[in-house]
Amino acid sequence: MPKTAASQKSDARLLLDQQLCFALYSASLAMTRVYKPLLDELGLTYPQYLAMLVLWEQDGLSVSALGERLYLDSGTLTPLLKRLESSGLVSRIRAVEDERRVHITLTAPGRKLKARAAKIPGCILSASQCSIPELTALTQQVQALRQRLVA
Amino acid sequence: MPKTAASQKSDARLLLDQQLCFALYSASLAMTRVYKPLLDELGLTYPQYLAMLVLWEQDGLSVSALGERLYLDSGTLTPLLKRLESSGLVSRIRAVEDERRVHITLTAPGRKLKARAAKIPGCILSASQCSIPELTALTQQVQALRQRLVA
DNA sequence: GGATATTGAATTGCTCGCCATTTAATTGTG
DNA sequence: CACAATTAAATGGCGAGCAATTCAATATCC
Repeated sequence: MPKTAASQKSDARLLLDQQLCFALYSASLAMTRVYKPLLDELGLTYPQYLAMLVLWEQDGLSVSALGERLYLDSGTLTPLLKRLESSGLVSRIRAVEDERRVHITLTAPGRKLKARAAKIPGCILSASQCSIPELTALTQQVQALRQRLVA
Repeated sequence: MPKTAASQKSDARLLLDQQLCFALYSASLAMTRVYKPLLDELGLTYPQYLAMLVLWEQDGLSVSALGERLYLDSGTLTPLLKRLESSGLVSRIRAVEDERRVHITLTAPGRKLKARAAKIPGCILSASQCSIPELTALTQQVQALRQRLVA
């Protein structure tokens, strides 16, 4: 059966290596593998590290506020935050003014961990083998794509 | 305690929204959410779709060859491929010349599914709101980053 | 004020992703 | 040929992600 121009075109579009989705997927997994040994030293998983990044910026957020920052829901965050709690890095405290809300607050060890995490961005920078301007440009492009996708 | 220039710098580097890793992570998750309703129609999950993309390009690959293409290991792929098998899309056949290897072969329904998947890239393209050149450029940059990260 | 709707977290069940280990088959080395 | 080393896939356990549901607390409306 001869291929039409249209079917060849959609064939080409289905090639794995032409797909942005796969580039993002595999780059994101590759990134977490680079973080793994660094985060192991801190006793954090990669999503836990992201949650800590948010809390180091702004402590005492509710679960849903944290979720908005990370684009994750309570089904993902609740167990993750319980694990951070049992690691002694955060407290989960139900708000008195609205008892539906649970606020996540850093403990003293949780705050102290920030200092040890401070060296990580430099390690990642050198692993990525990119210049800073190159990196910031790529970051902005990927962020812009995310915004269009969630819209 | 006054902040030194160095500590302010590492503070800034820990900001979530400046981190390429988080941009990739959240964009990749956003991408799979866009795919979800499209793939639901085909009865595929997103990683299963990626595996099918590879097989539509080259049928009969071994588990490890598939893993090299997708940057995934047998611990991830074996159960995923078993699910594709029970969906009737692939067969898992142990090679006669080397019985350690398992070759993954498309069934007739598996091959037929490619036609229905052909419309997906177009849907994603319009959801991403990007021009084609913009998209291919970004894809190449993210691929290049992945290559540097796995090295 | 009381019934109803909405909201915020938590829970359950399923599918990854990955590590460490196991099992079986093949390769190599003496 | 026998024995060790290597290889390919499978397995078990854990931590995400996510959909659907549940539960309690708060808002809303009549």
